[in-house]
Amino acid sequence: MPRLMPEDASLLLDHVVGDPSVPAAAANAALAALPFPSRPTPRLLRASLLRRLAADPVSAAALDSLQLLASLPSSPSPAAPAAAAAAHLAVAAYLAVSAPDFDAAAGALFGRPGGRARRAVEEGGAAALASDEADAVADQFEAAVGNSFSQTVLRGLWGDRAAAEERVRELLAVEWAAIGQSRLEMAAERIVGDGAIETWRAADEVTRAKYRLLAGEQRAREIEGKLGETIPQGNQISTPEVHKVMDALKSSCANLHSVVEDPLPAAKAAADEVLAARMDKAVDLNAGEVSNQPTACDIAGPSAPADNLDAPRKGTAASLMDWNPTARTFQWEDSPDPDGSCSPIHRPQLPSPRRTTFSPLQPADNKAKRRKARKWCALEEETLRKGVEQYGNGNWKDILTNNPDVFIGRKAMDLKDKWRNMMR
DNA sequence: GGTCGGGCTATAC
DNA sequence: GTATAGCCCGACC
Repeated sequence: MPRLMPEDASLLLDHVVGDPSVPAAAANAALAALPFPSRPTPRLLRASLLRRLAADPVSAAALDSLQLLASLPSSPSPAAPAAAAAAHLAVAAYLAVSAPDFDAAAGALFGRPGGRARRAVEEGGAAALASDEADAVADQFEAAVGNSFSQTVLRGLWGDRAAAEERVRELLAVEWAAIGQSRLEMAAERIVGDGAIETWRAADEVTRAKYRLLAGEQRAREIEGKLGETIPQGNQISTPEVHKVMDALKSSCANLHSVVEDPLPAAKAAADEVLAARMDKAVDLNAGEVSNQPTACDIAGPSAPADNLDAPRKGTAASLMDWNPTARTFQWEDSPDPDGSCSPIHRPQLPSPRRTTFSPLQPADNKAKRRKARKWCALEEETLRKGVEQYGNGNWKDILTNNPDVFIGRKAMDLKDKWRNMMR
């Protein structure tokens, strides 16, 4: 039996781990059985992190996974950055408020300059995780150190573990939906899918024989039939000698088919058997032993039971090369991006034009004086409500000065305006 | 100085 | 284009 080459293992892992319908136990078995590539595809890295998150959605390790995920080439889904930012914020905040020592945890996560979560959401961190809300929340946690009132409010806002887990599940759903085809699926599409005619036309006889094995005889005949139809009439040579040779070839092929069994079904069955045996073996082992199998980049992490995978599922168990008629078509590339950084939606970012006011009555620097609008976060709204209850409507200065840790960068009139909006 | 009401601006839909 | 939230300005106490 030919030895499995590292590139083949990479293709298999890219396909199996990145397929959300493959149960966690099977994916972990594959990760344990096959060498993890030294230069994994971005899809494999992303899938590994998603599986790790699904198994352990709210923890310090999950925070690591979320930050690593944000450092990968961006997901094709436009909803992914917001989902990632929300999940990251929810997990970091929950870890801080649920820690036995709030001050130590909040400092380690949100303190300046080295807080783990703060570094990730600040400029220079992960762009996908940065937002005004993240900045504001980081400031609030930092300011809440030593302030029991703020800590109580923050616990009320961020202390729901189920809510944090829900944010992670939402991110998982968005990411899995956009993970795209594996390299094997793309290759399969090229050989038996939409691009098959061109691929087969360009192939020599030896290569076509390999394609025939992969596609199966029936599909191969369909493709070759279409290929024959597309050959320009002017290129056909029609002489008695050519007809004689073609008849001989057809006869030879028919004889071959009658005596040689198509090897693909048997090979596929054997492969399934081997995979099933491996899975059984892995599942029989102590779950922790399997899940803690280290990988080359230590990314596979703890496994989850098969029913713990929070990912969209297909109706039936997927075979490695099951053909998916609804799959999308990708432009084939023979070699992967050397740095693994290519993104399907990477486009140059151009600054959007903004309106500029020019008026002789209004000095240009007036624009700079206007503060940038910053959305009110839940903590500010909640504190404002409590402040109005405590100090009374209209006493904005009192409310502001008694909650400097919460109303960072706000003025008394901002509180008034916000209350006016909240009462509408 | 603090608060109020009206108006302006940026942004989301 | 419209609705809304956030910010600013001038008047008033």
